[in-house]
Amino acid sequence: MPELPEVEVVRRGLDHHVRGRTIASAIIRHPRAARRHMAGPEDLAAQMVGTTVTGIARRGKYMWLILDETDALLMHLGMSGQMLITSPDAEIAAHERARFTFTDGGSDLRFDDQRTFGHLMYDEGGAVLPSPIAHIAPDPFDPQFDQAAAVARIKTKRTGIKRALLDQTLVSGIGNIYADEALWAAKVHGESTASSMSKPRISAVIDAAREVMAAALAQGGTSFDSLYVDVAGSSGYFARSLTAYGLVGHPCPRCGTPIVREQFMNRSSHFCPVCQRKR
DNA sequence: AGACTGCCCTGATGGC
DNA sequence: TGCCATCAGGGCAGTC
Repeated sequence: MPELPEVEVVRRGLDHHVRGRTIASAIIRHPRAARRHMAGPEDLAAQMVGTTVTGIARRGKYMWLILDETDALLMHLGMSGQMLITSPDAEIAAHERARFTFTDGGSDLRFDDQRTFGHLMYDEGGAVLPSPIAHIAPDPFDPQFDQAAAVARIKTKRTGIKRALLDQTLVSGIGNIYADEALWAAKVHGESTASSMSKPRISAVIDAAREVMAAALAQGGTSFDSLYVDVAGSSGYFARSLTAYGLVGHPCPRCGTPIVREQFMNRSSHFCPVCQRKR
């Protein structure tokens, strides 16, 4: 379940292994991987060949290869997507969806994705900000992030604060794990109505999200299983630092009350029923 | 218009 | 052992 910290770990790995290299071939092995590229998988592949990766950027959970300083290969990992640096001799993996080779004959870049929620698309002229994600808000680590503006927008929402945190058009990068962790840290119930919260309190929730994601990034991200890994296939260590997410029945680290889980938006919310009261 | 639901997908897991 | 239901959930289309 890659969220901002996990995507940033991958972005850094790509920056290290792929920047400066020229693409020799692009193979899309599963049409679903290019489902949002309207011109089709063959077009996506054709556009890539011969371009040089001049940078790797990220906004929220999206990242993109900057090609020839002009265009973009936009990537979203979905739930189980992985960008892997592998040997050109490696066999086609069970869930391999795309593979890129380079003119230097060195390592390949592979996109594996078990659950196929991830996808790739090519955006001409999208180097600075690909047009398909123009509606995605800056994330809390973006120099363009305006926290006061984000707080003001969230405060207009007559919905639960957790739902607002997960709305990528308000603030991006936060998914179910870090939403639960941030709400726990800020002692806020996820179903508190955003519009009824004070601006300082909403701001404190965003601060908590930024802090927990920074801590996760420092640990290489959160891995529960082999579905989230860095470009070398290694897991992150933040799972052992989680305080609420996935810890039903475990004592709240603050007050000892068992963490509970409730259904929310066809998924789960984990929180301390004592520290995080609905207001 | 804003809030919310359903759908896409596969593999691990648990109950019977 | 095997079969079925459930769960994981990001983002967007569609509904109310």
